[in-house]
Amino acid sequence: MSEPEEISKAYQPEAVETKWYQRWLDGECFHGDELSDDEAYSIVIPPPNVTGILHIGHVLNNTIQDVLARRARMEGKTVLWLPGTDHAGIATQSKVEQKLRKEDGKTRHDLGREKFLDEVWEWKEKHGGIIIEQLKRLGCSCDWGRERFTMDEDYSRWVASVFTELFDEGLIYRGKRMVNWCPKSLTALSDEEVIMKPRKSKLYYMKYQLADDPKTFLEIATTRPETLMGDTGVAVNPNDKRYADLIGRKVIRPFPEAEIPIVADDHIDIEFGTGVLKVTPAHDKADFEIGLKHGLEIIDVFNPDATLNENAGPEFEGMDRFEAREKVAEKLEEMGLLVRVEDYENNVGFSERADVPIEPRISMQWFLKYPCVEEAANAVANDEITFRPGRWKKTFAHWMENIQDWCISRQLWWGHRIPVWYRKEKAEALQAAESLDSKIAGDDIYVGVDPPADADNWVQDGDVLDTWFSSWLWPFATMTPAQGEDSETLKKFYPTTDLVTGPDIIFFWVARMIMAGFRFENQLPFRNVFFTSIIRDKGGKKLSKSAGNSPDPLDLMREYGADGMRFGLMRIAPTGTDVRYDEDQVKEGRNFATKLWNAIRFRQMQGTAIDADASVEPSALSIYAIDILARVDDLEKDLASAYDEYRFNELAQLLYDFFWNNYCDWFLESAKADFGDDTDPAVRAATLHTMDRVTERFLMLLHPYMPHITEELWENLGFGKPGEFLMTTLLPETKVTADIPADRIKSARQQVGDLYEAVGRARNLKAEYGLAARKDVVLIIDPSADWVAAETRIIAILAGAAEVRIEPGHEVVQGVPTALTGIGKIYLPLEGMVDVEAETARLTKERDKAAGELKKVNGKLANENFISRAPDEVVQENRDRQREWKARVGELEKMIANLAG
RNA sequence: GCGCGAUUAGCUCAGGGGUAGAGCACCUGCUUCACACGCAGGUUGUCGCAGGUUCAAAUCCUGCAUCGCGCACCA
Repeated sequence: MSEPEEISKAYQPEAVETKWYQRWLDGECFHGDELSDDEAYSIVIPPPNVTGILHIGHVLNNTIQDVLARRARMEGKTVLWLPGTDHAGIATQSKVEQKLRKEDGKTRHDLGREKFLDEVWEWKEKHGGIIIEQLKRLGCSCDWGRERFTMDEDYSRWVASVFTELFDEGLIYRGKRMVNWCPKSLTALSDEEVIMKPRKSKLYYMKYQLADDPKTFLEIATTRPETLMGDTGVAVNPNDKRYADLIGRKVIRPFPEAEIPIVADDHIDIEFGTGVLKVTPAHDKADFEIGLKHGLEIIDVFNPDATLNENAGPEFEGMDRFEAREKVAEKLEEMGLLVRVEDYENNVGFSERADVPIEPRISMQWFLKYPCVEEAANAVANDEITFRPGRWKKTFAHWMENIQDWCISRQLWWGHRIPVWYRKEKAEALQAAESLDSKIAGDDIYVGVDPPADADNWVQDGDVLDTWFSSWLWPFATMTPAQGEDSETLKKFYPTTDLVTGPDIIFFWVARMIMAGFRFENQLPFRNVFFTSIIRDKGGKKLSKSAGNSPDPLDLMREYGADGMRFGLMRIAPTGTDVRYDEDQVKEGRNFATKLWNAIRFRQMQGTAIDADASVEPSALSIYAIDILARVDDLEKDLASAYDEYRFNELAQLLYDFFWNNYCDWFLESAKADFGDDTDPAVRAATLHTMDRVTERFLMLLHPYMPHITEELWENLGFGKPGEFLMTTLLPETKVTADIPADRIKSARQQVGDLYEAVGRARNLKAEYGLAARKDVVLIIDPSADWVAAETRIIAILAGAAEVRIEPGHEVVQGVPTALTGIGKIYLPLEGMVDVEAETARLTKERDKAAGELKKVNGKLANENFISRAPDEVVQENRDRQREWKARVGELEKMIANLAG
């Protein structure tokens, strides 16, 4: 507080960033006012897992949302960015189970359901807020007063009432089906939670004896011999001539020994293996269907954890599936039934969370027939909901067209318990029943939001719902306390404006939210979906904690600041394709923050406090001032159109280019001419005023990208009134050049453009003669226009010259380097400037080197032409080189001549 | 197998029918009184390959290759 005026030399992002975040919170800047009359803008956050830790993907995703939210606020909209977390069934439960095992050596079954859930809640209270705090560190302007959790009481009621409604409608049913079973998490999974991975495995060829002809064997290929004990048939293609006479006969399954039928089914590929498929209806989706069709027996030989059960026979019981695979093969070999084993690569489905191969398994599960499929598909197809990039439309459409019923039950404890109760005395029978839906749910079944009144007489279904069965309600269930109820928030902010998420959850979440939106609120849930890029490391690998290639954003923020990280990532990231993360990008973001900081510091060092309301007569503005002001207007226009198309990287680039290149490198440098002691105070004032106008507008425009530093500078410079924030300041609708005549702008820009270009040429001339840093050179200009004469001071400063002489009609002197520019001819007399001898020696040496190269190439070409027969492209390459070296030699010779002259 | 992307400077990426771009890296100078997280200058590309359309193609079209992703899978 002792030095309120001057900005400190080193920018300290961390202190500044945490300070401002707290001030915004205290100022309630993030609150989305549902009673406001302003146009609404809303986003619901893709709720991170409550167990989650912030990673680079979150940073990108949430920075985009924050940029959108902050921009919308500054455009005068009333903004709601609604935050929250997801209970993330399997992920959270496994995390707590892991902790239990590690710390107490216990499993969840040791504690029992209730105690285990207490543990999870406790864990959630303790660690669940980490990612939220991290989002705050990033600067996210979420309305924290509205933070939601998918297992909040209100939210849970929503889930149960939606279940009840869909059950009553007949869309939810229970049935014994083939599902994806995770043998590690011991639960069913949806198709979306299974990831196919190519695996190196073996194809085992074995032979089954024909029951009625012991001398004949049928050869069968399989990748899964361990399921052999569950074989209840073999199948061939009905058109396969090789096996036509076998259909309807039987083969002998070697162990446990049994006769199983040979059936004919179209599904069999004649080309593959031997054209014979062993049918294991309990352990393969296709086999299950074949089994159903042909009335084959279903024998499950696995336990839930994919060890083998008693059906597999005593020698295999209790054995792991992969061990059993080898043991079965060995046994077949002993029996002389194994023909050969081939290496084979096939796709194996893995559990997304537990990362183990899933087992197709028949079990009793709850399923949902999706509601409003057509509305959802149409909304996206005809752009009522806009997908960006648009190509995701196709992916979405394809999934919608092939949509399958959703297995929504999970054999977990952490989650929304299925709101179904069975009458106690009949519970066992009802739970074992083959199927159950609203039509056959009699008085012995109760489905509802609240437990039945005489709860003691009822037993609740033991399963919980898939996490996504709660997430799909997120856009509206977060805005209103109960289904069917209205709320001011919902009225004001639903449907939401934008959704920002990764394309990897397009089916898990986006598609389902659209269907839920139509079904439960009769409206689409959002108007635009922006799919972010997937961030990879330099080697192209997906960033992940397990791969160890995922940097901790908190470390990055400590080192480079949240603003630096935000800017760096936004600058490269979201163009719709994958992006490779490189810490250098973040470094550049930090550098930009420092550049900004110092440019402002430079302004402050010129003294004269900023008067936010000051104005200057347009006639007092220099051409440089007009030029930079016009560029601010251009910038504003370009940004607006980039925002329209969600081109975030372009936005960052525009901001960066404008400030660093146009403002600092050119305008500020030229402005230095106005800060000498002898400068006319009015000129000086006009220049300072221009700097202030540009800075003021630029800070506003940059704010969504770098909220903290811009807010800090805004305050330091005194642009806002006390108690006001940059983040809640509205973007002015007027151009910064509003009161400057158009023709004046046009001519100023033309002049400045020519002048800057000429400066570049002058710098080139200097550099060519080794004068790069010398400031004592003299430039002579034979001007092409009258106005040039008045600008010599600035040309001298920009080009680094002691003197710029205007000499109309200057006589060309042999040997003086010249450049032809838009402001006239520029001469650089070398006399006395260059150590002629040394420079000549240097250039001569360089010329000789070039000449040597030229000679070499000449020789090569001669050789190629007359002696060897080099490929055309080599000859061409050498010709190109020849031309280049020739030009270089010529150039150097001219320079040497200039020195001599 | 089907679909979708990508392929541009050493690296990360923009661009897009008319002279090939940025930042980083690299080289040369600068302890220039805002900034070395900086300033000035410079080097660097058969724009994946092959055809086609065009006065003109890195850009549009077709095919191919490589990499990546999604969907479907043959046990």
